[in-house]
Amino acid sequence: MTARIPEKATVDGLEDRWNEAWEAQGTYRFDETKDREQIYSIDTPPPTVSGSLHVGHVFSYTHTDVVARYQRMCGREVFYPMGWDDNGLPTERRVQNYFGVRCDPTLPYEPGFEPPHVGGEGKSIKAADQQPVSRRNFVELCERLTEEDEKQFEALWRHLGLSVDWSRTYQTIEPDAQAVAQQAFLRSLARGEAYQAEAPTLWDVTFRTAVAQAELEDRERPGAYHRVAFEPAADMEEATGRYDSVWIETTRPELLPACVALVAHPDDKRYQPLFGKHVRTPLFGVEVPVVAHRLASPEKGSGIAMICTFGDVTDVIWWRELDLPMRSVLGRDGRFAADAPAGVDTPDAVAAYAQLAGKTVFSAQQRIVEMLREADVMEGDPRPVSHPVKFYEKGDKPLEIVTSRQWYIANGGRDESLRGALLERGADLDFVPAHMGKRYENWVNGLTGDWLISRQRFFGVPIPVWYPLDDAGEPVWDARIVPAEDALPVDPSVDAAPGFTEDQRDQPGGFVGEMDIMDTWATSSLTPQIVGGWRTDPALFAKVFPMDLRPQGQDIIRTWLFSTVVRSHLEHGTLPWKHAAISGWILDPDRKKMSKSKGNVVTPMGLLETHGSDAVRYWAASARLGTDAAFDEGQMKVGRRLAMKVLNASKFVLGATGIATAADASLEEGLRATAHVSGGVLDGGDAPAGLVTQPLDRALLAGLADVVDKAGAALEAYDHTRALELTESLFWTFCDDYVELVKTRAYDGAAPGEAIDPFAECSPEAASARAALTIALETFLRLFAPVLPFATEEVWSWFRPATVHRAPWPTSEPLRAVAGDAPDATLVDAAGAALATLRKIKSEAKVSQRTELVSVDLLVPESKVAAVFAAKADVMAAGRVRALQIVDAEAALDPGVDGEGPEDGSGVSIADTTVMRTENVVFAD
RNA sequence: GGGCCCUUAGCUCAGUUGGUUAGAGCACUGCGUUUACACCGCAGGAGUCGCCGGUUCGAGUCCGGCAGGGCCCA
Repeated sequence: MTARIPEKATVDGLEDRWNEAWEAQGTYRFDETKDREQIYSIDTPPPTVSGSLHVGHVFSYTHTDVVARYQRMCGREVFYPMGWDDNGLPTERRVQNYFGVRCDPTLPYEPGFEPPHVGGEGKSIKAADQQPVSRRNFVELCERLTEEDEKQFEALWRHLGLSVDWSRTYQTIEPDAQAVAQQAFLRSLARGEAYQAEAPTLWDVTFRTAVAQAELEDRERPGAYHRVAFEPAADMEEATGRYDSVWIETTRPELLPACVALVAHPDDKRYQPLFGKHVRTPLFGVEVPVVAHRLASPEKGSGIAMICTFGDVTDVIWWRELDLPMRSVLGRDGRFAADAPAGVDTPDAVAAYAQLAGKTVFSAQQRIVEMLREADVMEGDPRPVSHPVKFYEKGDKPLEIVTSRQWYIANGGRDESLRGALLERGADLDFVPAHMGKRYENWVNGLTGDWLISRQRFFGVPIPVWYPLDDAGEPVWDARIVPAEDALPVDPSVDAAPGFTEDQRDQPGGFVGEMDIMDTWATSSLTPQIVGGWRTDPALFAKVFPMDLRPQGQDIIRTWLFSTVVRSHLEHGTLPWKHAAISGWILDPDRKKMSKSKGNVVTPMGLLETHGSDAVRYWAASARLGTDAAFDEGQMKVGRRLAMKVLNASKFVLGATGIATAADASLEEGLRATAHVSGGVLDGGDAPAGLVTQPLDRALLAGLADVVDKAGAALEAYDHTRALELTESLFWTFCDDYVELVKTRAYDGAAPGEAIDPFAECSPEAASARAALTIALETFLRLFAPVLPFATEEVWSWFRPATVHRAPWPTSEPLRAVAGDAPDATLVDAAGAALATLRKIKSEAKVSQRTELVSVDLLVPESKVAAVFAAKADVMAAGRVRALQIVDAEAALDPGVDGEGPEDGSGVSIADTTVMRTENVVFAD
């Protein structure tokens, strides 16, 4: 016969075994038949599959899983799907490098295309070396790569023990998700929240796409101020009677041909006389006005700046508010356009511009500086400065601003009432921790425009719109054609517009498809609608939406969280979820954020294999929501030790109670033995009178009841750390003190190694200990289950039915019922302290803890005397004391009590009566 | 420049509504082959709670200021 309880317990290998069992048993499968009140729904962040998962993901996803497991044990049906964000630029970039291709939408589809190479992991391939392929071929390659990535991600998440319902996995690029994204877009379009506009747009010249405000980041970059002279025009000379040049300082002299005005602060006395008058731009001789605006900074440079279309976002504001002309020079490729802009039209100006045409920003700047020097209109050398420059967060060239036709969705950036409504939604959302709500508020208050959702890219959800072509073959933008909702998803670049045939594409009188796709966030802001079946399963959607929980990182409050609130507000007039649990960062030991470039990233799977999943989860669960945590393998070792301890302590309890003897034969026998030993309490029965009779045992259960209450309350408040801490702390007391104290009593005279018969008659004292041990162990397993799903499930399987992960979360009532009336919970600590005092004298005498004490006086603080007395037999057994005198430490100070004082002459001078100590110790030989 | 968070033992962190002598784990040192566990146990040393001021009988905790660190937004 094979023993069901292993001889030597280990946490290694539990992951695969239990994942297989959970999958086979459908342990985490969502039951759609449950009511809304019974359901707890989680809107899980879909990780970007083109990136690699790192320790930070393991950290925050563990937090979510702890919540999911707790809620499930509380009897709620947990809706917990996982998705992959495969759509978007990061995937494109990875596909380019992995397969050595790039997308050229003008090329025809090539069936059966095989990429030039496979697996160029990590290395980037120069654009010139990439093979151009059609959009459809490119998308196929994206799908091929993400499929591989997603398999690896799922394997990691399963290994970590996420209790996800894997039958509901979604991808942001899958047809259903595309249909949801398109339908939400069309509805916003119909309501006027989505619109198209021709406007200056932040533009990444590398990726050749527009980007949104939420995707910007400032980076410090070196630049230089160039001091350049503008000559006064006739009106200025007349007004001032002077012929002096106006000197400006600019970091972007190459934009001189795009200059449309000079600007100074309205209060600036130096320039007030010039307002409304004109100057001529150097080299190009274009007459531009001097204007006043509050955003001009008198302290910066010479206090007067040139406005160009467009050098930065302030230029856009000036251009818009001051109603200035457009004189753009930069193309979408980041190079100077071939033709000079309007206004640059004298032969000299055109000749000057010709020297810049076709150049990049960098070389145009070099050239124009030479030209300014030759013309003697630049003073001195450029003055180097370091200044913040706007970048696309995934790009490595500064953003330019180009004017283009783009799609927007209203987000409150241009509409005060919508902004107010969204601020209110944010205030209603329960952020954990609460101060994260401030980040939302700050972001919404700082919005400067609507949400730009169109991207000039390839792998994403197409914007579902066509335009009719007039007789000249020009698109009629305002007469756009949209599909019916039940036709979704559509791809206007492939599907003919409704009412047209494919042969009318691009023909005068025919139609043209919108080529732009939506930004990734325009789809992932709809994850509640995607997973909840908004389009396809209204009954399900009504049950899970609004969702209970949105867990995520603090870095994407401005993007994912905010945009999801926007979409839900616009479409449903409600918050998308009740709670938002925000996880912190993982910092390396130098308190720096872990990142790839610093070379300090550890692969998650390696970590899980080294320490075990329970151990890594313990580390993650030890950090509170919203708090940055150090990457600390020491904590993982502690977690591993805890998991091991759970296994070993369980082995002891089951051995000492005899349950193991029965359970080794079969689970059924084990269940019967457990029911017998615990008096049926664990199976929902009432506590039999006289089951747990010993004060120490009752005290343990009373203390455990308190922990159950407090841990439950902590988890309800999304404070998993406190719950874990409370449980862990009592568990170690249980192992180190309680178990040691009751060990002898529980064995009830059984010889070492002797199998105990759980059904045989034993002393009432032993029965009391065995019941308390069993009930306590079973409760600890349930308390630990959300954090240590593997070790607890392993032990559970030895002697309990079904799975611990669907077992009810413990409540304190049954424990209190067993503990009886007015148990003194402090008794465990008092008895433990007595035991520690005995251990200390052996430790200080440098003898084995097994050494017997023939006799010892234990001086106990008055408040604890009764408690130590109550556990005297257990203390003597655990401390191997033959004769124990318990003395009131206070009374012992009085020589009159025993008439002689300490017989060994020690301790007289020690007057501290609050600490337990010993006197008159006699060791056995 | 604005907002938010943080600063407690060598390290990582707790510290509830202000209340005895500020706690835990790790690390460190010493001891111990104890029949659940050497992936173990026992014991031990270690802190001017960032700095200055205020409120209070009493401040790690509340208030103001300063310094340092981090994140977000300009």
